[in-house]
Amino acid sequence: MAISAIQKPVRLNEIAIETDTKSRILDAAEELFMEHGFEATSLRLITTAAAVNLAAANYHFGSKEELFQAVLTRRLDPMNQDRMQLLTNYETAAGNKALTCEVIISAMFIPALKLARDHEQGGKNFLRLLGRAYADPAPFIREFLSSQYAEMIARYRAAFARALPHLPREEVSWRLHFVMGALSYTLAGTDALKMIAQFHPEEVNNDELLLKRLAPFLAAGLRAPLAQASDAHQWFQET
Amino acid sequence: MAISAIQKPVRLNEIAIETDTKSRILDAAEELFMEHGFEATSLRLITTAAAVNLAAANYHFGSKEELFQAVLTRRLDPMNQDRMQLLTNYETAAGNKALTCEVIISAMFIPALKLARDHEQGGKNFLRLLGRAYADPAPFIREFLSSQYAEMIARYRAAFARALPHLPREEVSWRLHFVMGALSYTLAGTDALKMIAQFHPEEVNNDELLLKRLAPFLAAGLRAPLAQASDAHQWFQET
DNA sequence: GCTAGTTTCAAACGGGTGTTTGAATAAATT
DNA sequence: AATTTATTCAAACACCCGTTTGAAACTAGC
Repeated sequence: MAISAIQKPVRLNEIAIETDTKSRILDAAEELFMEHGFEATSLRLITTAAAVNLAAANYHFGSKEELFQAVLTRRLDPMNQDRMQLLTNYETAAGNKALTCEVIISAMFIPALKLARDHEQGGKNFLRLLGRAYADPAPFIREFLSSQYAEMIARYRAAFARALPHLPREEVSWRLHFVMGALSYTLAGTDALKMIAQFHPEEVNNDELLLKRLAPFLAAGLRAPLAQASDAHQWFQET
Repeated sequence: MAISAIQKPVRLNEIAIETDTKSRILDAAEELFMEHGFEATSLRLITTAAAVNLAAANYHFGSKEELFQAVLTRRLDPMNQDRMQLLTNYETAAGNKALTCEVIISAMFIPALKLARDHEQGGKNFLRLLGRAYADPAPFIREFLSSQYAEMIARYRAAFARALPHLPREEVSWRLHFVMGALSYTLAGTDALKMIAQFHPEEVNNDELLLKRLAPFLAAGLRAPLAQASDAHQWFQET
């Protein structure tokens, strides 16, 4: 085990620091993929950081692409399950009354916050990784994500459609798309972190602060009156 | 010139199809970087598509990173100049009255639309490239972009602050951040293209359609009332 | 027509990539 | 205790990467 001589020291905060090889690889991959992106992160970098043999990555996950998907699935799948469960809870609690946009947005954001807080280190990394994956051009990533999101998005689109009955379904789809965009962009970006650091240096790593500002912004956007054809000139009257 | 035997056929729409080596490289790089991202696009791929020698890329641009920056600068710099000029025009036309959010957003979006329409092919590619670059983890890209955007963002933050005098400056900064996020995410994503294709198959490649829906959404978000501390529970009362 | 400067070219350089292999070791089962 | 199964390991494989080189082909300027 020559490589392990230059092994990066593992975190010592908790009692159980020695996990199995598979988890070690997943943890290291999560952090490195988040930091450098998929293409720029090599398996050698990952396995060295995880202090395991290079071949272990292919042995346990098959390929680099499958490893990336495993990293995403591990947390994304439970999070989206939570989102759908929470929405169901709210809907049954409300009986046959439509939910407000605020409540629906809460159902989207709370599981993300839970993730960011539960696994103190990994969770926050994961949200940034997720936001970046959503903007990655690699086809296998885009296809994987949209298949993972499909069911949840459909449920939320239906909920927003009920909350905004005056809007055409097409407009609801667009606005949900904008909501997802602002959310993933905000979670992925380093700019948001810089802004928190600038205004509230003591509250870095506080995603709650971030989402509490984003949520009202998005709710107002969702409730915007439908632009009339006659309003078009007011936006882009010239080129 | 052995490589040029397998040269990809150049576009034949216009009279002038033979441009100089430098432009050929820039055009090919723009398209390929947009399609695969920075890391996944090799210089060999670019120079082959441009039907030039591999060494020409390093000869004319120095390095792959500098080539990428040149691709961005070529269109981003004029676009941001346009944005600032347009904002100035609106402001002088309005005298000492504050501009509305709608007008400010127009000043942001119109130069992007102009870009998408002017260079029929390249312009549209560039907007997607730009949106993706903004989410790229590579430090040199992030630093380059934030330096390119710094002046323009400052101008728009000031404009929005005047339009929304009741909001604290910090809140204005956040909301401008959300606006940039939704904009770049929407321009970068393939999902938006799919949605246009789904609802208006005849209007694919129509960015105007896209931005006309995004703009009212963002304007409403910008004008959202400031969330009070007492409202906090309504968003994230549980975890 | 010759020279000086610019641009193109094929080839190579050193190094990093994902993946595979087959032996060695550890764990589990009989 | 013996045997099967699962895992780890060092080494190699075949390939692609960004960059450099030095000669060849051009293009002005005089």
